[in-house]
Amino acid sequence: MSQSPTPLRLFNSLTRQIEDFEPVHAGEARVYTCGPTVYNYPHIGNMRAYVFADTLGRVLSYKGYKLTHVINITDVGHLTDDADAGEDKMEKMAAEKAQSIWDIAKHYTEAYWTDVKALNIRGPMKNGAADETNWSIATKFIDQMIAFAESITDKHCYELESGLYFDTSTVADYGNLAPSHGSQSESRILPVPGKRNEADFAIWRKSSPSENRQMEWPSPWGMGAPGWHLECSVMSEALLELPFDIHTGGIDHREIHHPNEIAQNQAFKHSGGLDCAENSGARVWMHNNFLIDRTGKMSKSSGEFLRVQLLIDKGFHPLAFRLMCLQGHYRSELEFSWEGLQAALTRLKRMMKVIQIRLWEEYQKTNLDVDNPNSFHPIPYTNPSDGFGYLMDFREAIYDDLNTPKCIPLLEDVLHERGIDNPLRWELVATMDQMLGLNLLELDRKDLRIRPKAAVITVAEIEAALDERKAARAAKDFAKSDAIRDDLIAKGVEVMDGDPLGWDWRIEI
RNA sequence: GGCCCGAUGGCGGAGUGGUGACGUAGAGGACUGCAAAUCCUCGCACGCCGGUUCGAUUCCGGCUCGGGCCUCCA
Repeated sequence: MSQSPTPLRLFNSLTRQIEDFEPVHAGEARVYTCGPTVYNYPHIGNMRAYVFADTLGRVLSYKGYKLTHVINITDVGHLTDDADAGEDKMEKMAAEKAQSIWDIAKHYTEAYWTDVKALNIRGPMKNGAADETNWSIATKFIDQMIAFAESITDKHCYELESGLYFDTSTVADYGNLAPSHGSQSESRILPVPGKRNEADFAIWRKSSPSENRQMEWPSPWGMGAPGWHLECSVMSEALLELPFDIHTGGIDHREIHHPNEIAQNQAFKHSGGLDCAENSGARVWMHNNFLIDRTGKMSKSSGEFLRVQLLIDKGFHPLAFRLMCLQGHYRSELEFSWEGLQAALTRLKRMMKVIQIRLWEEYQKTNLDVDNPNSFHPIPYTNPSDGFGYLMDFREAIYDDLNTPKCIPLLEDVLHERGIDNPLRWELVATMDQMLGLNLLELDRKDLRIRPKAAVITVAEIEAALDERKAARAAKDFAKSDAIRDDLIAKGVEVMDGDPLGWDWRIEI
């Protein structure tokens, strides 16, 4: 079968335009995603970035590229304030909690993985296969970081009392990625004495004599820790080779972190004689926009923030949050509200209802393996038939810089369209969901009904009351059955007699 | 202060130089002992002021408001 002629088109922050995706290595896609710094829990705004990167990875896989996807875990502390002389976030948290910094990192790394799983985000991939356990941990790459730094020291770095610094004037077009590039900014932080250029940054931070660090390593520049820009260059180089295909991250990285990473990559490959785009390390740089709260951006360092677990505690299934993310374009700001999350949950429930009732019944009439919905093969090639147009439209939308908000209504059309024969409908749903990652064929309707943590009534109590009410209704004692229902309503439980999904009740959120 | 981005119905959110997706909420109907759930149907919007154009929500300029980056941040 011929491959779909539709190219995958992605917005490249480097060129500021949408480009056809052309892999560096034929048939492969190598992607690096800036992962979390594990000094605190990830909030739902952080998780939007990984939903985006995951969707990108799913589309690349669907398109037939052998995907290698690296997601790093930054367990080396970053600084709390001044980029060169502040407190270390991880060391600070460790001190506050009176725990080992390694315990802190482990705890928050696991919390991150829990959220990743809840949101059906795929883990690392290697050559097209899941590589779940092989997360890239920064502290396991210290030797490579030192070697990388040594290789660029002569031409691009200089040493100060506080550490080894990168001279940003030694690379071409420094800061080219940042839209604010070239602006005469008035820095609000105190400059480090001796820095040659305002934008110069630390490659290696020396531990100060007065400091008692738990995490420090020997280096040619003394005991200390790597600068936080170094790790991404090193891990992407070590695991993907420069240049690789796509580097993703939050839009905030576009101004500082990624320009610095690019500068390092340029320095590292300077002798290679590659052109500018190749020199940046990745051909395509993609940035997701923020999830914003009414009070503004969700900041990890500003104390209280929304976590996936809080959503669950309130009775929202985490995949409702994924759907909420997918309803907006990754390059647009997305407004978070509980009302919006409720809307997404209701939408997801209605999709699941169609899948679990009509599609399932239709499907059982076919001769396929009904006990294993995952035995369906997605539709990888052009195979025009009834309903196929939806997939064509879907592909066109998702290949157009991942226009997921346009894709979801197409998925719903497939669910509701009556003229599609099985097993095509299932295959269409499976194919679309392979890219969207809503886990529609494995999700069970009961999963979506989560008892809020604060509910005043248990499931057993609800079931008992409903049994009693059922008996009263059978005896036409409506006064009694209504009294029971009123009592349940008072406790936040909605009673649904003829629900097609067989949900007799739900707790209002 | 410097630079960047955005402004679409009650809320969220696509898209377009000429009938303004979709979801959710809301309204009406079906169903129900009555509701709820479900199903069907239907309202409701392109910040303000100019300009270009036969025609602008869409292009250009100004304004207002909102957000982001400049310090770790997805």
